Amino acid sequence: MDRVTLRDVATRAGVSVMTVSNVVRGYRHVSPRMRERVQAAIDELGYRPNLSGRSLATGRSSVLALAVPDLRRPYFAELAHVFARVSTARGYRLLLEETGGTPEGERSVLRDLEAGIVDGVVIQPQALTAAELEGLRRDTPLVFVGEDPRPPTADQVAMDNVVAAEEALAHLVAIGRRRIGFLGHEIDSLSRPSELRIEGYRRGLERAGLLFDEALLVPRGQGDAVGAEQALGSALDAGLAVDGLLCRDDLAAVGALRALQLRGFAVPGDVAVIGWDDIEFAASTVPSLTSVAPDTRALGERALELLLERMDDPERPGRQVTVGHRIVARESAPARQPWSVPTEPSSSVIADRTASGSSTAESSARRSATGRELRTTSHAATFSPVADLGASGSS
Amino acid sequence: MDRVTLRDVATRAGVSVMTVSNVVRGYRHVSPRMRERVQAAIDELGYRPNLSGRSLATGRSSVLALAVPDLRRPYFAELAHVFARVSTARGYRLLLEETGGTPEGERSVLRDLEAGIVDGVVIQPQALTAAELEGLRRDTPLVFVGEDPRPPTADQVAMDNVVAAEEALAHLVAIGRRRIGFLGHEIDSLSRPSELRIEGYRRGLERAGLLFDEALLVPRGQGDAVGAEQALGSALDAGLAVDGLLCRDDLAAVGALRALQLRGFAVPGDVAVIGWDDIEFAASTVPSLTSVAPDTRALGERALELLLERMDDPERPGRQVTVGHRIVARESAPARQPWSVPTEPSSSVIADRTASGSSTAESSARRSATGRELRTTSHAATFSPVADLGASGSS
DNA sequence: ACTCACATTTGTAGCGCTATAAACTGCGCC
DNA sequence: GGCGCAGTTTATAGCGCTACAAATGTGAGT
Repeated sequence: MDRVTLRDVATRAGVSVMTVSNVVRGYRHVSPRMRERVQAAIDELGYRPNLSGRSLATGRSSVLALAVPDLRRPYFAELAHVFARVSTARGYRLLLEETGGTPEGERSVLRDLEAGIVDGVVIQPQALTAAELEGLRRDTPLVFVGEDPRPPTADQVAMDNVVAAEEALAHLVAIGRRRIGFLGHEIDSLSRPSELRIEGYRRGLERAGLLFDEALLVPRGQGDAVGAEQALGSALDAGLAVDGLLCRDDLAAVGALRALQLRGFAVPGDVAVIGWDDIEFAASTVPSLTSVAPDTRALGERALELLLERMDDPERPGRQVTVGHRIVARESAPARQPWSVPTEPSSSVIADRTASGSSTAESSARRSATGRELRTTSHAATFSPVADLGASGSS
Repeated sequence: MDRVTLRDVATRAGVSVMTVSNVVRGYRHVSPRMRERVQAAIDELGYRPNLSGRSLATGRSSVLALAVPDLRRPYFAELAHVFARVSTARGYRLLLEETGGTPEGERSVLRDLEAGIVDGVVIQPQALTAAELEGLRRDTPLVFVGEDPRPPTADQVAMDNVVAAEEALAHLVAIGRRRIGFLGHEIDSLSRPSELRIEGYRRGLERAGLLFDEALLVPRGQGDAVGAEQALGSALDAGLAVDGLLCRDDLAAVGALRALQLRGFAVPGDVAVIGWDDIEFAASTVPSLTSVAPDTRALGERALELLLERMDDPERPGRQVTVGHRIVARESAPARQPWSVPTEPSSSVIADRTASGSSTAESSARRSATGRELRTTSHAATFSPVADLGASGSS
């Protein structure tokens, strides 16, 4: 049983291939009778259009590519999820490419994806400079996501890292923290996100009248939770004293929680901790993690929009889009401190206790827990919450 | 600047298109001089072969598809990562498809991916029955991963859930647990993984001379950590008493840790907890999580091998491959109990303290922590550890 | 009846590539 | 010189689909 082709259907239905093609593509000017007849033949033969043929004829493939450093990082998995959803909704399939965050990986993606198999590419670069990216760019429409520098003529979507870090710092200050560290940046070459977040951290300190102290910057080795745990652990053992910690990402924050708790520091009692990315786990650590939440859904949606628009008009000038964020206050740095006299909240911060459904469990707990989730609004771009898109179960 | 085509290169080099094609594909019988000349033209023009054209001519696309329920679940992200790596290593690109774990999602994937755009599909079904899957199957080579039932004529790769659950239970028994619960299965329709894991749980109880008690099965609502936390929380508040807990997956285990700790139960002191999947976070929770670790790398590799073999010979009989697993013992259920007189370990369990690099940090801790990671070997299929494949940084 | 406007249907010519086999090279050998 | 042979190069015919334009049908208006 060979593949069923347009011609087979046409023969079966006794019409021309073009008519079948018209039916398949939903061309308007096909009479109902004809449409019905052709559809019957399609169903009988189980015809499926061959996308390679279509692609060759139209010059479009309806496939987009997303290139991220590593799918195993929850943030990228979330991004891929969102992008897959929005792409599918617009009739595109998704080719996934991992760059490994290396120059070769990013180069190979940009080089190979020009092969006419994808209509456009969304990439989160991490290793290549803007100049290199520009050199590799050809005529496949391209959108950059994330904060790393990109060619000025290209489109980019990112959140405002500086402002968000500044807000996170204000949050810590508002709950009385004065010795606030930054955990998780890179030792040798500062990544762009770290750079921007540290910049916001500095501005936040400044605005609060606190002094910047290089000793409170704790780099990590490996870019994972274990690396952060070890780095912070060593620093604490060496005498680091902080009462607040802004972490480069939630992975670092999770490592920080461990390092702190293993040493008997209470979180947030002794040290308040804020992470970044608001990964799903942030709600389930002990204590749950206050985190800077980028509007990942908006990020994915805007990236797709920019990409489609660029596919439409490759010559349009490059645009830079900023998506919203918010600070999701949970137990590791609650908006108010339940264990002490409430401090005056910062004027720009609005505490808003959300119903979480866990109140029953908590109310009868042997020891009381703090609220599951408190949100503070952000003054950045509008935030559209990531709706739960279904799916259950695991392996 | 239009796309450069084979013809352009041929004209430029003054040869036929076939010769250019031969050079591009690395055909043997091309003289060195000719190869050089053509290559020069290719480089000058920046020619990239159009994969749609190639695909149409050859009937193959060098694209494989992976369909999983939801990329946001760490297990699937890991699987996608592994599969992307091995596919790339074999010269294939990866199309990613999320089914949402719904019948429609799985149906649409199976239906659409027959469109000649992919050479083969690896799918982890979750909602469809074997009969439905068989009905949807056409001639695109297909490999199933995971435990869910699949058509008997198809290939499948999975770990041995029953044996692994039995081992996990033996582990809990070996450290003195007698009232062991199972957390996280589905309420209405039991998923196949849950079913098998509960079966292993029962066998483990039996083998240990313990009675199965329906009351110790705690289903969860939402298939995430929060759902598990709420479910276990309610059960505990209603009087559930356990000293050990086998969780359906690590997400459930993470939720369990929170539910237990918020109620003042010590883990593992009062309740030992074992998760499933050994996601990256398992090493960084407090306490770190003992978990059943499937050999995901082997899973991905074997799935690809089966797929390639089936692409080679679509008529070969369906095969069922079992990949290895191990129980990674961490703090939530250590191989020995550091807080009490060591119990006699089960004969099949070999404790093996691994160097983790965190000993320095821990040795100077204000309060001592238990070892980071203890591994118990499994008697199941050979385990090939998941090598770290690089990549660093986050958002 | 005839025309015109419009809707519907159909031939034809590629899209860029490769499979196939035919057409060339040389070159050694009878 | 002619022949066979292995190594190269090339002409041609599609792969399955769609763009385009041309051809056909249909009904209203005159």
